[in-house]
Amino acid sequence: MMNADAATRPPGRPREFAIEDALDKAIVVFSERGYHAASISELKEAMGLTAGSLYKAFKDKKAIFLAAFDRYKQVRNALLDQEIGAGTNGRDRVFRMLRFYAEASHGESGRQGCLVVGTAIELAVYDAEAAERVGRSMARSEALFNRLIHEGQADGSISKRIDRNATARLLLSVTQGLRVLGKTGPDRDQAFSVIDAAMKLLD
Amino acid sequence: MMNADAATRPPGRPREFAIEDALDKAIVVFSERGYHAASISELKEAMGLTAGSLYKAFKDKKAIFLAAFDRYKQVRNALLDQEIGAGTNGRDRVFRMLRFYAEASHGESGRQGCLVVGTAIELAVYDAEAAERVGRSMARSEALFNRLIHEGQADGSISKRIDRNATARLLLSVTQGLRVLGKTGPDRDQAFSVIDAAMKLLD
DNA sequence: CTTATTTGGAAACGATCGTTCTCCAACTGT
DNA sequence: ACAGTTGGAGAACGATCGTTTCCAAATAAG
Repeated sequence: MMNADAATRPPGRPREFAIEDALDKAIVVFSERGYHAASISELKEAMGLTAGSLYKAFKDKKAIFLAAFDRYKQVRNALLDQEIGAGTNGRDRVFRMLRFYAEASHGESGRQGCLVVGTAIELAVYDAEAAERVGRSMARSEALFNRLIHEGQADGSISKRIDRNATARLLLSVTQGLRVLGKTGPDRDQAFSVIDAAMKLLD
Repeated sequence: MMNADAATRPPGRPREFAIEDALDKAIVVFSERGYHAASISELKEAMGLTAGSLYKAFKDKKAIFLAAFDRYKQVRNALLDQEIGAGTNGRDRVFRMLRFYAEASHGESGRQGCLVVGTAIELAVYDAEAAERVGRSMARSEALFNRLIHEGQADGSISKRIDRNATARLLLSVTQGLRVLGKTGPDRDQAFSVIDAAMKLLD
């Protein structure tokens, strides 16, 4: 007889760990160490898995990395969208997006680093799949800035005279640059003074 | 009798290659591939040396990297200082500095990448010597922006109302961010539209 | 029950890593 | 000419890399 559960369990021994929990640990290792310096041994230990289990869940090291990247993007995008959703107008939403990056770029999370930036630097030039993911991530962020500026210009909170496309790209540069600086150390106040100054671009 | 040359040659067989030429090749490999992905085999081939010669000139792989980093900084700093020196006032010198980074961040040199950014992302968190070099490089650039803004405020080309410290850090973020974006591809026009928009920060 | 299928765990694989060693050639000062 | 010193070339080193294999355990289906 068929399994009555809503989701029928597949045959064979069930997996003893949640893939997403394991990927969350992998994200930390890949972010801090980078792709090449993160060895399978480190990943095994951080994810609490043995080599056998790892290679049954993922084809190879790159597959682990890409899955971690995709989960990172999914989680971060959800948090960012939620933060932006609380904004009251276009200018406020731009500020919240900048603040979101400034928050991530200092202290512990700043030192841990951004998987997108790390992938762009370390992998994108030689790996097409990585490059495509980085490109899509950057394009999404730029388009988001662009849309928020547009909304601000419509609701009167952002000057209609500014070049929307150039400013969106500029704000994207600022956020990616903050992620680089965050690796070696500006403190919270410095990161926030940067985005305060950047808000001038909307006048 | 003593050697009559101005610079007395040291004893032993003379080196058949110029260290600086070899480092220039190493810079390309380390910039494109990153520290960990750049193998000694690749470095050997690019630098035109055998393992023996490499390890007689440098203590280990990290020493090669740090020497390449130092030469990279020396060359880039000289070019940047020359470019800035041609500026007519503070605002023009800031623009030239931004243009210098925009120029490096697109096309072939953009794909090759910046050794400072790469080192910040890949090495700085775990290696104190690398972190110190990155920190000093960032501090120099920030101080330079700061000084140029100050000069502009003195000669009337930059508004006295702007926050010099915050704006200098912001411009530094923009340049480092451009280097990240340059890995995956904005073209020349896009890179320059970013710095044109950034000049608004000086009004 | 048996059979098929999948996972967990650990040992083991070949390949490549960074590094060292060895031998000889090229140069110095005496 | 000779001893001393360093560089060039390439073989070889142990360590670690990413990956595979093997076997016991766990589950579904017949």
